[in-house]
Amino acid sequence: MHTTNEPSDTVDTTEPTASRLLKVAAALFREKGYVSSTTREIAARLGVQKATLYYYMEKKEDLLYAICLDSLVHLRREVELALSQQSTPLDRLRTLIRVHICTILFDQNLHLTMIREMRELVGERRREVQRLRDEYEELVRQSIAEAQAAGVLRPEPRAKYQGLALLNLLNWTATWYLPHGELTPEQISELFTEMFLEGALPRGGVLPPASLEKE
Amino acid sequence: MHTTNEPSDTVDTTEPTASRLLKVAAALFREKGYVSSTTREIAARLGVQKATLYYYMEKKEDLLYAICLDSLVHLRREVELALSQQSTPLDRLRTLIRVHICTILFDQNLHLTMIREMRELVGERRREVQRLRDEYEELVRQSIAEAQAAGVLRPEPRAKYQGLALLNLLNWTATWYLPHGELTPEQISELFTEMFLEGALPRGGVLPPASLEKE
DNA sequence: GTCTATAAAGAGATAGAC
DNA sequence: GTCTATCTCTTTATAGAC
Repeated sequence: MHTTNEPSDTVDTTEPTASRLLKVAAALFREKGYVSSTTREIAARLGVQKATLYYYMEKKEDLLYAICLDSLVHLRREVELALSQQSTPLDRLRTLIRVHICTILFDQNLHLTMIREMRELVGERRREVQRLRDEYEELVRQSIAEAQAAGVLRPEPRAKYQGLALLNLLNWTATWYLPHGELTPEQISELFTEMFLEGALPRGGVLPPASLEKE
Repeated sequence: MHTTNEPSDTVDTTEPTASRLLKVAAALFREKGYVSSTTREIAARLGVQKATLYYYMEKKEDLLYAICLDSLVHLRREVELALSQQSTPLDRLRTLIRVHICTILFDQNLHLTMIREMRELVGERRREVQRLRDEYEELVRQSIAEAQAAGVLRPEPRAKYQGLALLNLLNWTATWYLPHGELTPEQISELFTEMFLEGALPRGGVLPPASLEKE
């Protein structure tokens, strides 16, 4: 599922400037936000002078645009590849949740920056990134709709609305995940798959007598 | 549940500057982000000169701080008041979801600004706002834990982890809700209550024959 | 309470040498 | 590819009159 790249929180300082630039920018944008991150600080982390950046980009916004594209293209590619290897609608949905979570958490700086900062893009770039995101969300809704059509998910709420719930579950995770916290991305995937599919009520749906409830 | 204030997307221009300031700031911060919003533009929307703002505040960050406090204090007050009027753990959990969603969507500018921009606060203010948020999230986990203890929610995943799922569901909603869209806050509450409690699998948990699945 | 005017700092971006 | 030096613009915030 992943390439051989190292995790997103480390940067090999022997790499050439070009290939380090986006990772350094994504890390900084994630820490301080796009607008508060200065070209001075990006240059400092790269160990070059400010002016050197402009050999690799025309303007600061180029970095954000490249990060957003990278994030969405990569996410879509990973998920579609994984889905193509699953045959049943329910396995496809489980796979979508797992690969989505693992992908955004593996490259957390990239995906969190895309989600939080894409609105700082202007004009056509903003629209293009928004369209890529809309298309990905449509893929999520389709996966739900297929499972409903196969009868393995409840027909109500409709796919569009179950999709809202699932996307809430998936998107917010990037904001609180800590790489060395108590849950691994795999465990978070299992947690959300279980909660999304089965809900929080006891299995069987039969409630115990009210007298057992706390006062 | 709500005060008699008007919805968050309108501002009465006959109100005095002091009481309009936070609403105008929250609306602008929500549209453009805190850092990209200038004191010039806040002043312009209020119909005063830039320097006049400094009669009401010491610095721009005061506005963000006040917005974050307002958001979290108000949310907690609304939810705790509503919870105190419910007697069973399951009703309390349903009420928490409904009142949380309706409160953050009624004052969407305030709550979305808090969620997105609180990290721009520095030092003690940042820590205080983070603490208020942590305390509120603890209230959510406690509500889940009580329902588990009463046997009306599954004991696994533990309250802490079911809480992650529920908070994901609740928090992300403020980022996509449109005041005049196809779902009202009440309908969104019902949707998420149903999805959180019952999940997406068919009721009864019996899957149909695999032959019915789409090819 | 609100204004005009301005200070002081920091931002993104460019010119041109090496 | 990277540097030094600088330009130009915008920002937050303040001084002091009315």
